[in-house]
Amino acid sequence: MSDAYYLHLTDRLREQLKDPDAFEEGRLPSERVLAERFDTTRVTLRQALGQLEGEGRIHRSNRRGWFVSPPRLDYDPTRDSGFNDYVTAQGRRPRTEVLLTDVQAYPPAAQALGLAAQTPLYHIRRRRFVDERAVLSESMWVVPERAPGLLEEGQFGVSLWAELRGRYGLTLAHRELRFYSESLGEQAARELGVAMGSPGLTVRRATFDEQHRPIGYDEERWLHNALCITVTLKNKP
Amino acid sequence: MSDAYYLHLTDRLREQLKDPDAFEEGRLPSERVLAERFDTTRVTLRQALGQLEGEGRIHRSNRRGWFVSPPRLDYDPTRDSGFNDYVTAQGRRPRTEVLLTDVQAYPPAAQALGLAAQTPLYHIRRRRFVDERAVLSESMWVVPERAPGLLEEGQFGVSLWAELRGRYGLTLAHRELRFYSESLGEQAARELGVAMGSPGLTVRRATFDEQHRPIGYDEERWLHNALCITVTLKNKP
DNA sequence: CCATACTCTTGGTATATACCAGATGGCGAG
DNA sequence: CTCGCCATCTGGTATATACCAAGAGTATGG
Repeated sequence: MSDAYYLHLTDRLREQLKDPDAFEEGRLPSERVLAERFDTTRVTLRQALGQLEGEGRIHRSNRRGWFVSPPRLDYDPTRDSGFNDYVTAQGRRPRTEVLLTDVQAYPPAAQALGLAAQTPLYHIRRRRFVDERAVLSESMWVVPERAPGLLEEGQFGVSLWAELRGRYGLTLAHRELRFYSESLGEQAARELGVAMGSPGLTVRRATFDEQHRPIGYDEERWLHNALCITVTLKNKP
Repeated sequence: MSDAYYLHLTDRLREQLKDPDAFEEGRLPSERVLAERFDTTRVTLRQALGQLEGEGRIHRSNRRGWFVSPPRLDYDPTRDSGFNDYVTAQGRRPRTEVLLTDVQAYPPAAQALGLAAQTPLYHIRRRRFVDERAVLSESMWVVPERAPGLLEEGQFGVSLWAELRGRYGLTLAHRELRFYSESLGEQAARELGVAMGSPGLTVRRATFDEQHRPIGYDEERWLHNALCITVTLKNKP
């Protein structure tokens, strides 16, 4: 069982990966070079690389090459401290791009919020980076009545939640979170610069105020090995 | 980008998967048969199957074949309702096997609980099934002082948490959860009857009582497409 | 009747090879 | 100097083929 040749390759590569200086700029040699070095085929070598990718040790950027993966980001989706805050707190460098803002109906969001399927919602799509690596593609839908004129401001680089709290005085009292492992679809893969079908992690979150009125809903697609979800709880019966 | 042939295969297979009666007993034809039917190679066909696996639509049982995957199980790791309870509540059939019980030191557990690395702990390893499909392999470590004689009983098929609460009067007041996506290692893969490297989801949980004394720690390895983690929160500042 | 051995089927691993498509960086024209 | 083209890198997709190893069921021997 453990005698497959590609597992020997993963072992040897894993060994090399422990040495932080083994690869310049965290970049692995090309598949062709590695295959020759290990005296095997690209097909087999890719099997080994795929294994290490699954273990979260390396990742690839579409048609650019393989890279050693940095430590996972700790992320607590139950807090609404902004992305920038917790990335910075972990000594990493955050960056956010707004890809799109518009008004649209999105039935899954409406359903999660208990609204009619065709309710128009403010929609903001963003891409987030950690140390200049794109790790997260997210879409957020906000109920217009809760934050009128939200899209006019155009300052979403910082925390949207802070915006909702500060400018609109909203209290994010109630949250429903779901997360599951799913490979990245075409859009998310493109936005994150990875191959379609790469392993991903999806977080969906519906938020309500203290009167249980819906505030917003968002879907996050993460590179699977970029994060570790952390939740700390007290006194939950 | 979307013109790869294997993506056509996934589309056609996805189509067929929507029909619940397309495959007898939820089992797909063999790779060789499918490859011939779609006039392609097993290699390419496997690429398509791998894509659908990543999407959570199908899964494989080691050297037995491919099967269409049932809906994900909803799982709230913040509650300690037993596995049997919530599986049953969702109209599925649970089963649990105890693989091993012993006393051992496990440094990661000790660290998560704030104990010395070599502290001996009660250790219980179990395998859990939903509708006779093995979906979860878990190890649980319990601080002996909290539950003296726990291992002597040997009735772990039901809820271990209920046991801790009922027989030992423990209150599970404080929890630290971490989960992340990671392919299955050799042991978990073997226990779940899947190929090593199959996509998985890991849940780690450390539990404390109301005086913040450590109670136990567990590691769960799930088949990645068997579950959807759900958390509902109120009034978290 | 049961246990064991065998056989057939399944996915798992591997070689060898070819071409495609996006990313990159250098070169040359303006 | 700048812009745009192009050669050359990268991984991504695909064909054809072979053999291995474990699961499952069947035949066979006690």
